[in-house]
Order: sequence, then C-alpha cells, then structure tokens
Amino acid sequence: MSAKGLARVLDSPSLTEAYRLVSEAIVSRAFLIMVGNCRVDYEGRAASTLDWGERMFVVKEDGSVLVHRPIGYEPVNWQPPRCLLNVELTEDDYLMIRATRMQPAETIVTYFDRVLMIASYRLSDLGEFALHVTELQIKEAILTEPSLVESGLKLISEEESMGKSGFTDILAEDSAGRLVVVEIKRNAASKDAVLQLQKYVEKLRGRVSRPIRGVIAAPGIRRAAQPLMVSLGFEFKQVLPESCYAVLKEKRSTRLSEFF
Amino acid sequence: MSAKGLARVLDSPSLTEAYRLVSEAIVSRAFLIMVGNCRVDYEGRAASTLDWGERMFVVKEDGSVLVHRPIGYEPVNWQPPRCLLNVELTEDDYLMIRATRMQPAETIVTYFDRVLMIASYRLSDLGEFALHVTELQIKEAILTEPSLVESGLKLISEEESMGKSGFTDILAEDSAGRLVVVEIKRNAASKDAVLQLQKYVEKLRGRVSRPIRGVIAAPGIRRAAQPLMVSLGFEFKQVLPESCYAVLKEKRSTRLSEFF
DNA sequence: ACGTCGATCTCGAAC
DNA sequence: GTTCGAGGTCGACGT
Repeated sequence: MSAKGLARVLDSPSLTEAYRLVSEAIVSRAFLIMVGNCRVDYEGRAASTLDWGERMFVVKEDGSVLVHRPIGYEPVNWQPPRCLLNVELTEDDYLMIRATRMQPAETIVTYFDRVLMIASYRLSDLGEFALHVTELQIKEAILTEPSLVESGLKLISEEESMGKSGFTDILAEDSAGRLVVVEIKRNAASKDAVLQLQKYVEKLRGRVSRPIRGVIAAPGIRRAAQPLMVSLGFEFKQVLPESCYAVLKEKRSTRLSEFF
Repeated sequence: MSAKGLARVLDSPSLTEAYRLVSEAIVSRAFLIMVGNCRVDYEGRAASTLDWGERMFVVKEDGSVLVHRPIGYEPVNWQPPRCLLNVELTEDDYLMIRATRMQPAETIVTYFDRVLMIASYRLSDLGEFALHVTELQIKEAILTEPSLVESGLKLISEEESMGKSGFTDILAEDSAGRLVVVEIKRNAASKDAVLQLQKYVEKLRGRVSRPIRGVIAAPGIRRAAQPLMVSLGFEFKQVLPESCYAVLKEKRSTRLSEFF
C-alpha cells in the first residue's frame, strides 16, 4: 500500500513552496508531478530549446525525467533513468530544475515561472506486466511445434549464423528433404521481411547445392510484399498468435507435468 | 495564459468524485492526470496485462493516453493520439477507463480501485521547440557549402533516387571529375552507415563507368566501422555541428540581407 | 563497455 | 492511404 505520509499535493503553490516540495522529493527519491509554465534547454547528443508554455513535468523514482506538452505521445524533453537532479530558485525568480546524466553527457534544464500544481508520491507498484505473443514466443512455439508452419517439417537449427549478413530465424527440412528457411514475423510481413529472407536464402544457396525453400511465417502479409514473394518463389504460411498461445500454454503445462 | 476556470485538483477523491472529474475532462478534452491503484488490460497489435499497482495515468488533450509506472522512461501502457475515451463506474466498484483506437484496432482498459490524486487542466502551450543540428540541417549546410566536405566539390544532386534500394544523401563531383557519393550522419558513423553507403555506391557503379568515391560526412566515426571503411576504400570526412551551425547562420543572414 | 536488434515502437515526409 | 527512414530513439540481450 502507498505510504500516505509521503504524499503531498499543492494546488497553485508559490515558487518558494514548490521549491521546498521539489527539494524534498529529490532527496527522498519520490515520484514528482509538476504542472506549470516553463521553458526547457537540452544539450547532449543533440541540443534543443523549448520556449515558454504550460506542460507536465515528471520526475520518477529512478530519476527519469519527462516533459510532456499537452499533445503527443512522446515527451518533448526527457532524461533516461539514473540522472542527477538539482533544484534552485534563481536570482531572477525562476524555479530551475537541472537533470544531468553522464555517459553520454546530457543535461536538461527546466525553468518555471508559475506552478499550477505539484504532487509528490512514493508509489508502490509490484504488479506483474505480461506482454503476450512476442516474436520470440512465436519462434518458441514453432520450434516446439513445427507443424504450425507445415506438417512434416523437421527442425535443423535455430538462429543459424549466416556470418556478417545476419541470422536466419529457423532452418528446417521438409518431407521431401529440401531445406526450408523460415523467417518469422509477429506482424504482417513487409517487403523488408521478404528481402531479409532473400538475403538468407541467397547466402545459403552459395553454400549448399540442395534445393532451398524460403518461407515467411507470420499472422499475415502486406499486399505490397506479395509480388516480391511471387517473383522470388517464396511461400507465405499464416501463423496466428492464438495458435502460438495454445502451443506455448500446452508446453508450459507439459513441463509442469514432467516435473511431477 | 491558462484558463484557470478549467483547472481542477482533487486530493484523495472518492471513486465517484473521480468519475465525475474524468467524465468532465473527457468531454472538454482536458489534460488529465490521475495517480492511483490500478490494473491495465491491453489488446491490439499485441496483448498485455498489468496487475494491480500504483501508477500515474494521463490523458492528453489530443486523446493520447499514458500509463507510467514509478520507474522507467517509457510508459508501460499507452495509446497514441486521437483515441476514443469512455469512463464508467463498474458494478464491482471500479473506476474503468477505456481508450479505443481504430486502424489499428487497439484498446486499453484501466481499472482503478483507489485514486490518490486527480487533476484536470486546459494547458496553453504555444512555445516553439527547436532541435538544433539535425541530419537534415547538416545536409542543408553541406549543400550550401560543399567545401565542408572537400574543397572543389561540385554538387550534382541531392536525394538522388536509387530505386528500391533507397537514396543517396548527396551526389557530387570532385575536382578530378570523379563522382562522389556523400553519406551524411549526424552522429558518429556506424557500420550501418558504411553499409548504406556501400549499397549506394555499388548501385551507382552498375550504372556509370566513371570512378566513384564513397565519402562519409559525420562528426566522427566509430572504431567498429573503420576496418569496413578501409576495405571498401571509402573516406571519412569530419563535419562538425559547429561548422554547420555557422554555415546555416550565415545563410540565414544572407537571405535576410537579400530581402532588404 | 560496445554492438546488434526489436518495438503495441512513434513521427514525419514522400510517393 | 501506404511506405520508408530517422530517432537525443529506448531497452534487452549478447560479447
């Protein structure tokens, strides 16, 4: 549960009040939210300036800093975790917050001339986050159950190194003894995926004389990629997330039953 | 200036109070910040679940949604701009906020069982954001002053289309009449940049019989990229941001003086 | 520490 | 609308 004693909310505080709360938040590594009129200077890998305007300024408990404008998914300025914070009231009456990071050396400096709201918390968040059906999981599913791609498919290797040009996702052999290169995509396969597959297949053809098939395994394929597939003689095999889900779930329960 | 009349802050509101404020915020397209104990379900291009924990939940004025855990630069769940919002108090006493987007079809649903703070604003942010010395600006500088790369360099074209394989950054001719392909990087050039240049040069060699030089123009070059540069016979020309700055500044003032 | 690669990438521009 | 490339990409994983 949250440590209520560390929660502080100030509505329309003076800069002095805000300064005190920001100082406390920094030393106690609290989650800090500030809304107010500010400008921001950034210098590091690149450099930027942001003129005066009203934004949300956030410092997280790990020292991440976010400056969000009223619109847009992305922060306009930010600092990744583990940056050093420093706050002061300047001579010309601004509340200045400096967030510095080394390696690479980067600094963002934010000046407030008015604070609409400031809040500070110690948040308790132990909840598990689970993202289902990543590309890796699709691969795991296909490795577990190659018939997801094609019946009779026999696994030869995963992540077969192709030298400088990259890696194939899966190398297999079909029921007729032909090599099958399987390129896995979690989303509808784009032209990019086909070209990547092409690169692998070409490289492999330079090494072995056996017939080689190129297969894209994905939930779908973009229309723009289809002509390329045809002219390169590749095949598309639909592999849906749900089927992968099922296989992975089955695998998990099997492992469990083996354990007992 | 901010419309103070639309600003609302509630410290430890009841779910009912929170519900009222969220409803208002949604219809008035306000900037909404909520801190509280919640769980989040996402389903769309992928799917995820996030168990109970205390987080910051933000809805921006354009309908972007952000769910931030106490640590980390990135939001754990989000929705890009222009999503549809919907709030309700569920039968089992949760404050539920659903954010839906079509194309692609995606939904995140957030359930709160306790709200620590909720704030709603109409933020006024007209401040200009300027990122200095982007890759485009370096290119603009080189186009304006090709000697930044090499004296005697004559511009042939910019963004010469290379068909499906991409674009060259700049195509030029040196004092000896050789073609020069200039690949521009804002940061220290990586192996990637060299490979890209190689692709362009190779393509060009298939078209013209003239000698072709490959040049990387960047503030620096990574150690890992140097062997590749050597074996491909490419050249690295240091182009510093400051020099580009100077050229662009000069250009701007020249334009101004031409105007008067 | 550096290099490579994926991302619910996001974002913008060009086609 | 789709496609393509850039990003202060971030973040994870391998060396």
